[in-house]
Amino acid sequence: MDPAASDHSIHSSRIEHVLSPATADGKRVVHDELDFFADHHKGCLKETDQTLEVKEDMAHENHLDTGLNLLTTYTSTSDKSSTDDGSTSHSMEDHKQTISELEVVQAELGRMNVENQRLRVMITQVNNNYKSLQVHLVEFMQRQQNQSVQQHKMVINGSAPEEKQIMNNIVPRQFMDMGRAANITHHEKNELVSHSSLDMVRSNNDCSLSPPIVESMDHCKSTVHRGSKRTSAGAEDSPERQEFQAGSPGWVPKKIPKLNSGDADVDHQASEETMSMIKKARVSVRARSEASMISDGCQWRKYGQKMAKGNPCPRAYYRCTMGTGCPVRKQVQRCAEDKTILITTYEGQHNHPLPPTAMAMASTTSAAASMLLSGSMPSADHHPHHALINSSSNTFLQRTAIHHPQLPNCPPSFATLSASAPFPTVTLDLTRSPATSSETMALNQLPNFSQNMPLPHALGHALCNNESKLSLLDGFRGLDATSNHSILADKVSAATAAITADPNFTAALVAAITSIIGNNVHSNNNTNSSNITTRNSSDDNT
DNA sequence: CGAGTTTGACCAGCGC
DNA sequence: GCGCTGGTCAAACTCG
Repeated sequence: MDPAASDHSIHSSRIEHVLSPATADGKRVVHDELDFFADHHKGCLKETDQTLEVKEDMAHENHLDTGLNLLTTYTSTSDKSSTDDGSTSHSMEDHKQTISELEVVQAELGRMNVENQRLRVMITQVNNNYKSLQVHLVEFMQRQQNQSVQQHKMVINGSAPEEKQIMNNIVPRQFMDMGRAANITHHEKNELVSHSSLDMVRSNNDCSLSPPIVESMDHCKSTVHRGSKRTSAGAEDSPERQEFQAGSPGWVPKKIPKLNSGDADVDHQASEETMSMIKKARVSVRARSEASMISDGCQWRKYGQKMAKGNPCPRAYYRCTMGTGCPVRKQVQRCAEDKTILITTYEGQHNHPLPPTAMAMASTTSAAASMLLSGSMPSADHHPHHALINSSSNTFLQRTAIHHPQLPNCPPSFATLSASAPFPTVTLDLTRSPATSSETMALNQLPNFSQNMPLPHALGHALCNNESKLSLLDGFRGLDATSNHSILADKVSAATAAITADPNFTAALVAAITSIIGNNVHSNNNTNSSNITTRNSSDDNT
């Protein structure tokens, strides 16, 4: 909220109060045309009623100068007319009545001035809170970035070999010496796991320094290998792809430059790797919808459709067409088990301004990706083949609930982890339990977060769980975010508290995206006319 | 006519 | 090496 604007509005309301036209019987009526904080206002009026009376009496005695010339003029003419009538007693009564009215208005004016000041203080306070929140967020992002740099330096410089092993275990896979990872012995792996377990215990409150990725080393190797292979064969790639690869903040999914371990420019490469991981990170949204796509405010162009294994419904591929060369893509597919569930997977970051409707989803998904890649989620299960691991005793969500007492209704199975996904994926499941009011908070506060933040900077460290998949189960189907306007102020404070109390603001994030989906999922979209369930491709026959 | 969709073909990774 | 699969391309097609 713009303090200046609101201040102006308040002044306007005050003007409206004072300049309200007089009624036929000469009494002024105070209108509530622009009534900020109506309830409070009423309470304030009640409180000050008695004070008003006292002030009126005092005004009678002291004949305070109100400065309201208009009224004085009006009084004069009134007096004049009375005099013309020749009725002195009437004139005196009118005069007294006028003075009394004047004093009432004056008292009211004074009271409104007081209230006006109080409102100003409130606005200043809100403004300060907002700025403070911004500072907290910036600090959080910078802290994560610093951690990333420190960890990376430790890996490069290396102190004790043992520490090196630990760091190899902790740092994101893009920083790893793949040769070493490939040659690691089983014994070393076990050692690493135990070390990292200790580390997890030590940094229990700092999830960003989290869990081991030994189990995903094979994936790492294959992933990098895949990337290098793609690079070698990338000469015939389309210009669009090359553009993305050349440094636009978008799509480089298949072409990851081969790592040169020990080179002087390893920092640069590591950051590039980090970037590529950001681009690889996916945010999957499960929502019930009859529509072919959920409406997220963006414009999409379908560029392909394939039958995916194990699912009778084809998977559609879309790319964002709102900006030229926008790297963001998404896949839309119906759930095999429940075809009323639409699974939308987003990938990449927009490289263009977004309309407010798209901003919410885009920044929420990118924030979710950031959260995932920042390693803020512990690996609940190290088994590499768990597709969906329901939270056990120490899940992300449970700890989130601990760290976010203002989110008491986070279900225990809120977060699950998987190590089987080819890319780090956050899954937001919006198909289950109904929402609670606390989950609707932060809707309008969070989305701009990552939009204004250099997301990649948050991702440089502790990508320990890069093969993991966080499934945020127990979504909030049926959520009606619009029914909560009355608690907007509470939302603001709750969102502020949620973020400032703990950098790991995922629960609030989920609340935000849930609200967005709740608003949009049933409204369908008007930007795409394809229907993957009714159209029949040749793939369907295979 | 331009923007968007369809669809067969192609490419690369991966497992056997 | 081969087949399967996921992802993408691009010509043909559709639609407003």
